[in-house]
Amino acid sequence: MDKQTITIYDVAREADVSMATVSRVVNGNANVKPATRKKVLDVIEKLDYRPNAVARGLASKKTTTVGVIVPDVTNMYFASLARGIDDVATMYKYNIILTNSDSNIEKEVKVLNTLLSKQVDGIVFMGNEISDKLREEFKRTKTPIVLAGSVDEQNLNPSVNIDYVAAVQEEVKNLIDRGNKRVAFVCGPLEQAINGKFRLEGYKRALKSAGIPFDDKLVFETDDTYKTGTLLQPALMSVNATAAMVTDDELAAGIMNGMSDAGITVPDQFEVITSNDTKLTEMVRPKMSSITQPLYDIGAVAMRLLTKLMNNEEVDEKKVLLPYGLMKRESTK
Amino acid sequence: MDKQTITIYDVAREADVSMATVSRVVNGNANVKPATRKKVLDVIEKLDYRPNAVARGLASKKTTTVGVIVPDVTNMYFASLARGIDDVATMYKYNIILTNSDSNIEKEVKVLNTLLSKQVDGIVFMGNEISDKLREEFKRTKTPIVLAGSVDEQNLNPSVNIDYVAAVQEEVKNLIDRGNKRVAFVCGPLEQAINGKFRLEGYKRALKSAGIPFDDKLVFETDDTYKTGTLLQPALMSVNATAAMVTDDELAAGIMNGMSDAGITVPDQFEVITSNDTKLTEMVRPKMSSITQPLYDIGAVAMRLLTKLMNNEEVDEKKVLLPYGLMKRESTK
DNA sequence: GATTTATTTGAAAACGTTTTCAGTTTGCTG
DNA sequence: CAGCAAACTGAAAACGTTTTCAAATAAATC
Repeated sequence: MDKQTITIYDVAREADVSMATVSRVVNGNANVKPATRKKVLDVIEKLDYRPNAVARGLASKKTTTVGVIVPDVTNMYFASLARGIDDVATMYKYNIILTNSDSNIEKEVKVLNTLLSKQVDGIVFMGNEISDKLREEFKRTKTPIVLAGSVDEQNLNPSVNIDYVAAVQEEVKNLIDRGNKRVAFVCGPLEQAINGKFRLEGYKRALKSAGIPFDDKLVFETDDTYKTGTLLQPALMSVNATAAMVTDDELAAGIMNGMSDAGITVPDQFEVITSNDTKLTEMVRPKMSSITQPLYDIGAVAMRLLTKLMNNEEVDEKKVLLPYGLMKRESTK
Repeated sequence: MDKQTITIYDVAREADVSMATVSRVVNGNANVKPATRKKVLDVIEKLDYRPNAVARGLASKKTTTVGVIVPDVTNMYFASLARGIDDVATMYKYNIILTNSDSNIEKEVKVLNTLLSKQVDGIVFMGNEISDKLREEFKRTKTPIVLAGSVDEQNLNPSVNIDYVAAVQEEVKNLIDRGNKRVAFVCGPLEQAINGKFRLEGYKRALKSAGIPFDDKLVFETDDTYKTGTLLQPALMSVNATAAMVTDDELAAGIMNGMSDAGITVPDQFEVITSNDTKLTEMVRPKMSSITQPLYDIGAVAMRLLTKLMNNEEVDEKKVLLPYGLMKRESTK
């Protein structure tokens, strides 16, 4: 009836050695005579013994599991990061517990705590904003936490990102250089540091060095959704914008489609640049020009960094900035 | 230096009760005098005690964790299912360990085994095909496994899907009724039962009841990628197809864009129907007509089913078929 | 071949819970 | 207020590993 599991003890008995020895061979410990090793291995094979990772976790205080907190896997941007994370996690023999937070502050805190109670060895956090409450929790725990594609103004945790300020600044400069006097900045919630502190800053700097005064009528704070994008055309027109720097690909796709549907041609009458270079940029017509980010790599590097932290290795650089690029496609002139 | 963790024993001592009692209040067991409960709760609060889920798992043989095997989270279709799974998992206090298999047979088997060694309480599997090896592993374990959006010809595991045969048949019938004499069937690998056994069957049935002979020149077996889709236009034209039933949204988007780029207008000169109704269908121009599947719900229902199985509850229907729909958008006449 | 040193091994104590079973209280009943 | 059932509580044994420490064995040295 019952699970009828083979334990390390069964193997020990059958192989006529102690549990300790079995444990050693299972863990590849060198201090075991080759003959003994073979004997044990044979029994393991014969009995089809599989170590119980939970017991192992309790005894060793390591679960080889890391927690991954993500706003929504359904979002291409985060899905790509998650994929990078999982791949290098697998490479280092970790599994990931994936949780969606919907960027909800309470949920984030709650989920963090259940991950900790599950004794994960580390956590990679993705989120648009780190609430004070969450930051407190981060501080409280000894479990290493790294941020992937997410910034914290207070810079307390290791993180991997691109230089959002520089990327946006460069793109907006290009837009201006091409003759756009009124470039809109369409972004997600400004209370999120990545938008309110970094990208907006890049936008302002580009304006400044072009000698164009900042006009807050040109900044559109949205909820980052496709739908919202489709509805933005009238507002954009009413402020005489001729181009938009957009912080999310779905949002940008919405804007473009909204424009097209209203008879405005992109890029001739309106230029659009987006920020995440997800594959959506290629699927939409015209294809969207974008800041390119090494999405997969951001996840992968974050996870790699985490493995070092979990291993108590020295890390030279806790703030890693991966290179970004500018991909000209068809939504810009 | 060390983690300095508060254990149940610390709470017991401080509250002057036994571990058993603390355990009871933590687990909401009714047999505790209210006064005692309060006393313990206060100490828990004061000491900030957090139960160790690993120890709990070992003692209770339940981990409140389920494994989720998915070909690739980066694929919208699966990401949506995964989201549904996670949401109802959370609802029932489970966490999910998410692993990407790339539909690789060895990887699937390997990952299944590591999930089992981690003592997950259940597994939801998504995959295009169930290899014999994998099926054997499925049979070996007592851990409940349900398939989400995935069919197994041998029908051994509970699953949740839509009626792929009927859906495709219906869509192809519509295409034929609208005057298309040569409807292409563009699909992923035919060795995958979902394509080779189900969708293709629907296609054939539609043909048959319209009295059109099956022509295998009209079936295009692909790898389900956007890129491949963009390259298909010449082949499609060369067999005089005037419409295509496509089994994947990204693939379909590729086909449409390939057509447009070649100057063929959709839907006037070529109609396209796709199968998964991911949000991509709305973002592309023209918007794609699609079979609609309750993606999120497929995941959600699968997870709900799994909770019942894990709980040893009776389940009336092990093969659940959720309703599909047909969404007419702009890629069909 | 007696020592010394290195290599292998095993016994038993963790790890932090849940759970069983017996014992203790408490509350009722008449 | 005896007697009995019901409600509550605690001791201790799991759960299946890892790890420490000492003991046993083998190898090396002179």
